[in-house]
Amino acid sequence: GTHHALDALSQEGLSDEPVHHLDQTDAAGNNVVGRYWEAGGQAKMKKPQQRRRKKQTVTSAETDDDMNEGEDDDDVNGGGGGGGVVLGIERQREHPFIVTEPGEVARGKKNGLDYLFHLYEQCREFLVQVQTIAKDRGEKCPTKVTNQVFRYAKKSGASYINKPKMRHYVHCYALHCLDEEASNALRRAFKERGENVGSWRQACYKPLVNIACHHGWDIDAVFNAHPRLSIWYVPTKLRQLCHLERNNAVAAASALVGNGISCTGSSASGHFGV
Amino acid sequence: GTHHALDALSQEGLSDEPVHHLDQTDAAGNNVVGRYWEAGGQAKMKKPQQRRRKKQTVTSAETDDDMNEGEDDDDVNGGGGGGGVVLGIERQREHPFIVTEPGEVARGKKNGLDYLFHLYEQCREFLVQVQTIAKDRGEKCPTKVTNQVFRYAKKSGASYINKPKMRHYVHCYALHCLDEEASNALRRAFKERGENVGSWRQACYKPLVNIACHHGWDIDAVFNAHPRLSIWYVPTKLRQLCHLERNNAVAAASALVGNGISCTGSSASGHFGV
DNA sequence: AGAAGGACCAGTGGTCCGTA
DNA sequence: AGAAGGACCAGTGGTCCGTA
Repeated sequence: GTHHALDALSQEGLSDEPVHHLDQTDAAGNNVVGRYWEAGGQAKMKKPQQRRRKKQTVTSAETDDDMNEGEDDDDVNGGGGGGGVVLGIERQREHPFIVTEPGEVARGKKNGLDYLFHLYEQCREFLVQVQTIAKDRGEKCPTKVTNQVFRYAKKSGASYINKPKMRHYVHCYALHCLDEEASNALRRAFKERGENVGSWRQACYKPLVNIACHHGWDIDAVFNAHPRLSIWYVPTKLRQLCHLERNNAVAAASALVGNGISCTGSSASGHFGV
Repeated sequence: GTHHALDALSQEGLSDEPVHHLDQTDAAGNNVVGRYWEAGGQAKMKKPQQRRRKKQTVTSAETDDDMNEGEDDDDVNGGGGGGGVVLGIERQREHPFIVTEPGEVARGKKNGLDYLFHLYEQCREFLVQVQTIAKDRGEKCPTKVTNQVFRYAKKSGASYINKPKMRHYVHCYALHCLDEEASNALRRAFKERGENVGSWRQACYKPLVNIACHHGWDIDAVFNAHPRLSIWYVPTKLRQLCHLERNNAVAAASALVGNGISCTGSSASGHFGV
């Protein structure tokens, strides 16, 4: 059987065929060939992180269709029953994100925000593949990035994609899609101030609430109107913030009869613990 | 507290305010006022079926908002601790459906197909109510008849609506929506032949597969294009049948190069055990 | 036998919290 | 401390099968 792609380096990226290609692995399953995240088009050898794994996912009798078969992931490498190099070693976590400007490459053991947004594009490509397969088989066709898509991404070797991470930053990606200028400005401002990723992430909510205000507070409609964003579930907290702000706007409008509603979004942004 | 509507008679129907009104109940919780299913506009007193219940759902402290509170259904009638009339009696099942012509009232302990289709309209109204509440609260808004909608229907007193039943006949309702003439003709033919509901139900698949053929075999698109049908999930078996027929059509087309594909739907309708 | 529906089950959306 | 993600959980879609 052919060797299955275990996963791809987190630095892999913008080059041609950005997803679903199989990386070459050595006998121990280590990723020895990778495409590195590059901002300006020049490949730099950066952090080919030693990856440790709990389990080997190299299996025999691998089919070219990995949507419906059972779990092979518990198989141990057929070659060596208990090699210390293979067993008992965990897969390393992805490097944490840092706030980077558009086009900026993260230095050290970090990942930048262009890379974060690229993960969303990769998920979209995995969804398209799942949709193609589903249509071909006459099965239910997902319209969103579902558990099935995350599972497919993992089986395709993109082990660096996972649901909690993608859900965590959806609204940041939403701002990037809906108002790239505003998103870029926010990134530059927060980088300049030396803010961490968490506070940048929090700051992404407010401009989105303003956008929702300009669309009658219908954040679902805002998401659905954008082709790359419509495949993502609206995050609960963003939905709640829009609802709170709408209520504030309604209250303000009824207190000040005849006043236009402004969409300036200055009132209750901090009430919800964003 | 006000008494909660326990459920409505299955014969209740086409009159004004067809759903979500509270029926009056006597001390034992029996439905004593009902609206009866009427075909021609004249109310006939028909089968005010004695209903037996396992549990009383009459509760005190009932709110006017029954979407998120806990289950009150296990409460026993506060009045009498163990009245034999109330305890230990099951709710009677709905009368089975029989094949009726359009406009025909079912006789005896039976329900007709107009009534069946009316249940789908009621579900749509319950969905609309759930959507209104969700939007008002800024929560996720269902686009389909989900478990939440069935739960809401039950809490609103429509205990005769349940998921297995509605899912079972969805494709029959689909034919009624998409080609009422064909649906009516099928009903008349199967009634004339004295067929039971099960065989009528089976026969509803084929004309739907033909409709899908005329729309590029995209049964999801067919459902979604119809406003009353789009809120229902495409049944698995209908989806599978369309897929099989499409494959047959493709095979026939490649065997007979240059031949137009006909959508006559005569080939494999019996292969799948419909 | 034909049919209604309670109740179960595998896989979902959502995110917490033990981990590094 | 800030952050990544395995793993859990309540409620879902789907329908079987014990019931009448």
